[in-house]
Amino acid sequence: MKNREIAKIFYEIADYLEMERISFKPYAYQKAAIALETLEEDVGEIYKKGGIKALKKIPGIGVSIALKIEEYLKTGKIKYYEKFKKKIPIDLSEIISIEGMGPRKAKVLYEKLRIKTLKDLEKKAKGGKIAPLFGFGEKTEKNILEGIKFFKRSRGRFLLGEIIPVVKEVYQKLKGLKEVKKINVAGSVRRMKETIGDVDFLVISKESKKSASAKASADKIMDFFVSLPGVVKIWGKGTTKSSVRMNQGFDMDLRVLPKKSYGSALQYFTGSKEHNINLRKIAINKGLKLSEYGLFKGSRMIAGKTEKEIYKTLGMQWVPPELRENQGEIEVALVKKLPKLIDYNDIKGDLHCHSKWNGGVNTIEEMAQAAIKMGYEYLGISDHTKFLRIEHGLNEKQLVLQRKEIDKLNEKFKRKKIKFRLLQGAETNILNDGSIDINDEALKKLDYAIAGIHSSFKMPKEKMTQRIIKAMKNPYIKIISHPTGRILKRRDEYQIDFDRILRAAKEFQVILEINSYPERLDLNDQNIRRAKGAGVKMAINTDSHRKDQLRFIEFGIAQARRGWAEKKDIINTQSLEELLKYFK
DNA sequence: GCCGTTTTCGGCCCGACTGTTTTCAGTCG
Repeated sequence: MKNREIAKIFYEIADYLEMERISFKPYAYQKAAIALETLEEDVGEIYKKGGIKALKKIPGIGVSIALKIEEYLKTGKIKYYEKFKKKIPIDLSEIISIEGMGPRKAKVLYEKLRIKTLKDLEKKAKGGKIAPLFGFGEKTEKNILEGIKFFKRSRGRFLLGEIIPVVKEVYQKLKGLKEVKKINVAGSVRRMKETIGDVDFLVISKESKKSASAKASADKIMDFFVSLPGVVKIWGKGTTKSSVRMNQGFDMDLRVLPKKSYGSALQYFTGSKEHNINLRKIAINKGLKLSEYGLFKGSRMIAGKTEKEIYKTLGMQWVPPELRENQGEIEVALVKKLPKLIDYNDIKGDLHCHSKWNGGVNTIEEMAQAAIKMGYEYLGISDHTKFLRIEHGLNEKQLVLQRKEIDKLNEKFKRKKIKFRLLQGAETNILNDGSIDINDEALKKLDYAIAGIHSSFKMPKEKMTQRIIKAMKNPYIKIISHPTGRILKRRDEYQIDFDRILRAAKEFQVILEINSYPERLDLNDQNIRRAKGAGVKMAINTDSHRKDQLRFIEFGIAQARRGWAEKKDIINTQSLEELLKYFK
C-alpha cells in the first residue's frame, strides 16, 4: 500500500511550494495528500486497473498529480519533489512538526544556519544562534527548545484512552463551579478520535447577580482552571482563553464564550478542520458566512446559539461529532440520510475478556459482577489458549474444567434470579498454517470460539490472508479478534488483503471484532465502514484483562460510530437468545 | 493544481495570535 508514502511526499511538496511563496498550489497538494490517506483502496491497484483515468476520478487529483502518482509507482521517485529536495535538503516533516515552525522559517534556518534536521535545530537553538536572526528572537528560540523536548517525549499524540479519564475528571470539576452555566468538550476528544493532540473545553459563564460582572465570573473560572491538580505549566491566562500543560504531557485549553454564539463556537472548535471547510463552502453557496461567531447573512446573525440550529439553517441534519471528518457525512446530511449510529447504551454484553484462569487479575465471578454492574445481560469469558504459553494459555482439559466453574456460576445467578449469563468462549490462536491450537472436539463444547493472530506478524500478505481465511473456515470459529493486529504508536497492522477477508467473513458468517483496547482500536474506522458496506457483522469487545477494563467498551463504540456502524451491524447489541441463535 | 446546476477561467475557508518587522508575516486551529 503506497498511499501513505505518496501522501507524505505531497504534503512535503505543499510545504516546499509554501516556501516558494506560490499560492493555491500548496492547498491542491494537501488536498490530494488527504485524499490518498483516506482512500480505502490501494492507489497502486487503482492505477493498475484503470490507469491515469482512474486516478483522476479521485477527488482532488487531476492530470498533473495523477502523472506524479504514476511516476512514483513506476520509478519510486517523483522528480518534481526531488528537485525541491535537492535545493533545500532538509528533514522538512520533522522540523515543522515543532510547534511554531513552518516551511518559511525552516527555509530561513537552512539558508542562514544550514539546519537540516531536528538535531541541528536543537544544537543551534542551544547555542543561541537562532535568536539574532531577522524575524526570530529570544522567545522563538526558547519555544523551539521546548517544542523539541515535547516532540521527543510523546511524538505529539496521546491515546484517547489516556486522555478521557483526565478529561472526565476536569469536566466534572468545572461543571461543579457555580460560575459555570454550560460546559462542553470540543476538538478531537469530542470526535472520539483514537489519538488526541490537545483538549478543548468550552464554557458559558453564569453572570450571578452578586458578582460584579461577567468578567469577574470568567476570572474565577480561569483561576480555578489554571490551578487544577496536574497542571505543570500555564501557557497563558486571560478572561476568554487559558491554556495549560498537564503532567501527562498534553495541553488543555479553556474558552469562555458568549451565550449567543456558543453553538457556532462548539461547532467550530469540534472540527475537523476539513469538515468545517466544507461546511463553510455550503454557507457561501447559500450567500451566508460561517465562523466561530455565528452564521451570518450580511452582518446579521441568523444562527449560532446551538449547533443544531446552524446545521438546520444550512439545510442539513445535525452531524454526530464522530462523523465530522469530511468523509462524505456532509453530502449525506444534506439529503438527510445519515445512519442512525449505534448508541453508547446499545451493548448488551462483552464477548472478549480474560480471567484469572489464564493468569489474569480477576476471577470469573469478579468479572461477572463487574459486567452485571454495567447492566449487561451476558459476558463471554474468552481466555487465551495453549499456544500462548506466556499468557498461561488453556489446553483442552483446562477448558473443560473452566466450563464447570462457569456452569456453576450460571446456576448461582439463576437461583438468585439475576438475569445474567456467563458464556464460555476462548481466544484461540491462528497458527502459521491457519490451523487452530485447540482441537475441534474441545471447540465444540464452547459457546463460541474466537481466533486471533498472536505470532508471526511479518508474514507476506498472501500467506497471511490465506492463514486467516483458513481459520475462518473452521465452523467453530465465530469471531476474529483484533483483525489487523495494529498497536497504536508501536506497531503497524500486518499485511492482509482486507477485501478478501471481508468476502470470507461474509461467506462463512464470521464476525470481525472491534477491539476497544485503547492501544488497539482494531478494526479502525475505515475498515469498519468497509465491513459494514460488505454486510459483515462485527462485535465490539474490550479484551479486558482486568474487571475495570470492561469500561473500555466506550472507545470501541466510539470507533464503531466513527465507522458509521449502526446497531444492526453489531452482534452484541442483540439479546442473549438472539446471540445464541446466531452462533448456532 | 483542481474544479464547475451560475464558470473550461477565475476562484480557492476564516480569524486570531505571536513575536517582533513600528504595520505585518508566519503559524495555528
